[in-house]
Amino acid sequence: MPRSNDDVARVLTEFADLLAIVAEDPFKPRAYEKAARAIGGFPDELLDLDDAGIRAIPNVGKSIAEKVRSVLETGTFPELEELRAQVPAGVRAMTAIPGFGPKKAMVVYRELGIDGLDQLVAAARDGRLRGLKGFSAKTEQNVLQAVQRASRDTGRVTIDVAMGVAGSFLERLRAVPGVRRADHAGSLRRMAETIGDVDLLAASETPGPVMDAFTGFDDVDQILARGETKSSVVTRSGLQVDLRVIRKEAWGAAMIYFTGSKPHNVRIREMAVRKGLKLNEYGLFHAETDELIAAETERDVYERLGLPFIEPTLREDRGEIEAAIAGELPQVVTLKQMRGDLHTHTDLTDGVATLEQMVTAAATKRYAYYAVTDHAPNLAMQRMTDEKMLAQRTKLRTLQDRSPRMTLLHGTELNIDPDGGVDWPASFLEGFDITVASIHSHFNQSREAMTRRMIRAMENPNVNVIGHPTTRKIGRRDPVDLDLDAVFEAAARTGTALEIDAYPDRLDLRDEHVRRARHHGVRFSIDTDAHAVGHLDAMRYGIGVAQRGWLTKDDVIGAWPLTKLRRFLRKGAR
DNA sequence: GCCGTTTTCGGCCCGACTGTTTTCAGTCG
Repeated sequence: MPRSNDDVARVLTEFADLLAIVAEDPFKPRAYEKAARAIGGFPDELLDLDDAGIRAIPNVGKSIAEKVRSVLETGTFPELEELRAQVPAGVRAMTAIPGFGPKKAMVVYRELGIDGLDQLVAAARDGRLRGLKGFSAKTEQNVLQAVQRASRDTGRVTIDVAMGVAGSFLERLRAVPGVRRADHAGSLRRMAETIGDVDLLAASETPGPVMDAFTGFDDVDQILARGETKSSVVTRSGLQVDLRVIRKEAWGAAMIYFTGSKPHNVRIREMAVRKGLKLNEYGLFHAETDELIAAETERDVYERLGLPFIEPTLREDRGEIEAAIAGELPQVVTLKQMRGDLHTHTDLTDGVATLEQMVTAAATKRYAYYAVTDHAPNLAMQRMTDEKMLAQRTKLRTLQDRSPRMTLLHGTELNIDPDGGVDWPASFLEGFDITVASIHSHFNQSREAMTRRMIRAMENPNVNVIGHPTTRKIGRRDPVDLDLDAVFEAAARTGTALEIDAYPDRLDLRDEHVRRARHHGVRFSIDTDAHAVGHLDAMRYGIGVAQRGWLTKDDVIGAWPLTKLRRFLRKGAR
């Protein structure tokens, strides 16, 4: 269900890539890249904009606006077709190999007629690349290794896996003599939903021994680069880990640099240049005198650039710079502000911990309230019955008497059937404190049927939260086809919260959808969907998604006081 | 190709690492 923005961004990116391959002028492809990113991240649907509206998108000028219009109407534009005829798709595909950029791709194509990965691998194997200018036997070896590595692993991992690897490396790095400080940065710190490589930063006056230790850890399989201040390795599990070592005095500037995102860094460096300053990983300097202005903390650097501190989760160049300048950055919701988890399971259905164990574990989170929401009977394999559900409720009320500090809510996770109906009649549903309704079957309905199904479920006065709204599983199952804007509008209208399922392979809704839904006035429920005690810790990943979607605590029902939450759960009824 | 407190031309983020064309281009983040 891509928006036209995404289609246009993809086409412009392809054009930028092709330009970079044939390019004389390196700035032209960059202009198209920037425009593509601005369009992809633009909140409004392109098809709804007139020509002036398209021109108003940052980095879109007259020429690109005309091409955008052409893409919207025909799917392409003449200049793109010309380049496609000139540069085979396989040549662009070769630039996906690490270390193999547009220039090298063009050389092998022009000199040897190679226009695809398979041919490139064959040529490298036969030793036919080494005669070319800038190519050697070493280059051939790198190509073969890179292609082999790309085929062996899927490339990206879920955030919990990356967080685990980062934690294990950091623990060992902090134990290396001379390391004053070490932490993770990069997309992991920005809480991106999947992670391609783990970026680590360490502060030390003696980088040599730190690099020796890092490249020598026993789970390091391959050393991609080994420098005085920067090294890259691949772990045995196939994940790339980069380490940068800097002096403690430059911690803040280095943290900004290494956290990214790259587009965010480019923007603030441009701001620095306009102020007669220079920003790099060592600090903020006067451009002419090289006098140091700020470096020690991120806050110092941002302040001296005339900006408030910007949360890592917002640093994507999706409007946060403009908002910061205007003093309109959101106070994003934090883990500490969460008062409860509203979607969890026990061993009454498919959880692996008992009701008592889950409640006891939740209490250590210092939540004000906690909902147990086991599966409803229509998910037949869970063998739920009215009697079992009512017995659980009785047991929960007993547990409540023993733990007065945390209010226990009795709920259920309903199944949205193909027509939008749910388990149980209204009379039974009214007995629950909260209900989450989710799609667990019939994933392949048409967009129209799926959208109608979802909206009908939200119009049910006894449905409070839509669980994992798109049902995607990262790397395993695509999202269902929905008219999301229609769903968001209906959620806001009916007073139904949309879930941010914090479980790391779901993260559903995802960040950009959250941000769009917020424009419609939707409320959100950040839940762990925990099926075991340890899963309750996944709340942090849901918070990451919420922050990346620019949510404040007012947007998140689980951050509200209990009385306000209860009012919301009545869905407008008295 | 875009943009403007250097505003219609002349810039465009910045530095580390690799390989190799021993002074720098290509690539990456």
